[in-house]
Amino acid sequence: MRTSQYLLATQKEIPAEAEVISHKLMLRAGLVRKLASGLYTWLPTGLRVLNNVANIVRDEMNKAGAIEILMPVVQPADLWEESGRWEDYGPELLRVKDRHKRDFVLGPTHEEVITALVRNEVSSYKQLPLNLYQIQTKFRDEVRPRFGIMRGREFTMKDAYSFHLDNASLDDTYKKMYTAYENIFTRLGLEFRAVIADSGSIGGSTSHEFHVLADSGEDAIAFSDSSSYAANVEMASTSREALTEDASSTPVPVPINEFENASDENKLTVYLARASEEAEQEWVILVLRACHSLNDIKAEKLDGVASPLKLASDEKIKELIQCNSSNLGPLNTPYPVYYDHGVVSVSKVYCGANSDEQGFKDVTIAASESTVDIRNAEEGDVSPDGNGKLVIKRGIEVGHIFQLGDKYSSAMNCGVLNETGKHQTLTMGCYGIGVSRIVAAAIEQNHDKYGIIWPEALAPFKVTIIPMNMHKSERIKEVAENLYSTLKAQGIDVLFDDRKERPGVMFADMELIGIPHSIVVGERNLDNKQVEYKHRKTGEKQLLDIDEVVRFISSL
RNA sequence: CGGUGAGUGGCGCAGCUUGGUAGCGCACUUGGUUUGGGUCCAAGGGGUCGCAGGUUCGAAUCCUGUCUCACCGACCA
Repeated sequence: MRTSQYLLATQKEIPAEAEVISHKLMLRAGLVRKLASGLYTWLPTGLRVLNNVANIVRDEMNKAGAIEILMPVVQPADLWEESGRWEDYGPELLRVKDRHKRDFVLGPTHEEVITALVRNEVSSYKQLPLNLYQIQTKFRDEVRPRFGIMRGREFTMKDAYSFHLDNASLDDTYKKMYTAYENIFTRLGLEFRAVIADSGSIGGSTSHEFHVLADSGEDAIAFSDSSSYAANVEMASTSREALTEDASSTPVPVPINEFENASDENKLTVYLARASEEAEQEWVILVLRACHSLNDIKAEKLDGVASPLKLASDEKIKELIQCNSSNLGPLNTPYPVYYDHGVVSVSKVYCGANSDEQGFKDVTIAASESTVDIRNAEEGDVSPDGNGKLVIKRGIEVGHIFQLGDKYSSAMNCGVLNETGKHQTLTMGCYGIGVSRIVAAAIEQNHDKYGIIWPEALAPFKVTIIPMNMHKSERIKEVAENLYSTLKAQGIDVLFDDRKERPGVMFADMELIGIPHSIVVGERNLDNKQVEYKHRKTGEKQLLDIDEVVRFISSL
């Protein structure tokens, strides 16, 4: 490709809207342009990268035995009513009507469509297992799109769905997908971790997320410093470490300001949460050490607690208990109390007394009290597998695999005849990769002050030819043109900067775009029949004989 | 959805308090100059100041309404 015939679209100035580095660089390097909040046009350079990601994903999925299909973006509402998600999915699901006033949705995911397909097309156990995937546009009406392509409303996703007669078969495919994902992210040249995850609203049991490690990541992931344990922080369990001796003590009332001024280490925090519908009381009390934070997901999984977790508003607390939310206390309360494991590892602490006038000190929750796990794991906690301590890092979720079980196949009656001629409901897995998000994640992980540094496999072009003042020198033009056509003939992706620009402009643009290798053709080395090679990542330079260039580049 | 802030040529911004008919830098066009790290000089083209209504002789500027966008929070395969 010649820059003169291309849409380079690089920008010197940073658009004001961009916050994170990948967003800034994607705009400056001319990868994408915003059309509206969360909606982006992919420019030629960006599309090349996106296609590189998609092709690697496709290749590894095919190798792992999955089969590619393509489903519609627009899906009839009936299917979503059948699965129950027309009600459950919430406002993230964009609903539209056609000219006949029939309801449709813009697909945020494709469980419904694939399940409907398979129940019609597959009728015998002999056709199983089956793993189908697509690479396609999804639409989710995010509350707050941000970070450019990273959390857009429309995005490209690879989603695969597998169908099985039994869980052993599902396990088998799940493991294959796990391995395929490791291969994909390794090939993409990204530093990543697979972590144990919550399966969230999509349903199901076993689940892993794949995270690209980056400080700007939206998720916190916890892993052991001395074992292979790794989990999303929201999933990392914490355990109980009671005091060795039960230092029981009698709570002593203290003035409110003494309670307020106590350190978080020596204080308990109390939440008033909605109880589950079956419970006798309408509310429950959750108690944690103030230095810990409440984990919603863990809390709402408790039998007595409503899911999703709903904390009482300040007004509600005033009405029920006549105090501020920060002064709630676990003692002398009519509501059931859930203590976090952590509260039995301290003694003689402060806590609220359901009063804005005073609090308590010298409170010790007896080791005999039963406790639950409702806090977020923290750096330094004992690893849930008992080996080592937890380290917390930030990650960008780029992949997620689930064992769905029969959530969709039951609701939508998807089954086959088994060996004994009986109808049997299938069990399913689903496996997603955020293809477009990977582009942003790769930049978060690979950049410097000059711009993007693409991993080899993602680069929009492998090599760029930068001629110094070609319009003034016939022999530079000749050498550059020759190199360009020879490289191209070898099937190498080469960007030839044939603009009539000053050298500095070309260097800056090519570094911003992040092309891994560049060849500088200048008078300086031409007398020796040489050109200069420069590696984007290391900055290392070397002189090459013109005759060797093609072989050298091919070997990279 | 709550909080905060912003909408002025393609991009980044000033002007608004104190109304008088729009300006700077980048980018773009032309000519010259320079030539291995975003040269310099000159001359140009391009804007119904988000939209609607109001006040006024006169509105980018004041008032009302509305839309959009960003950030923080809540939410989130």
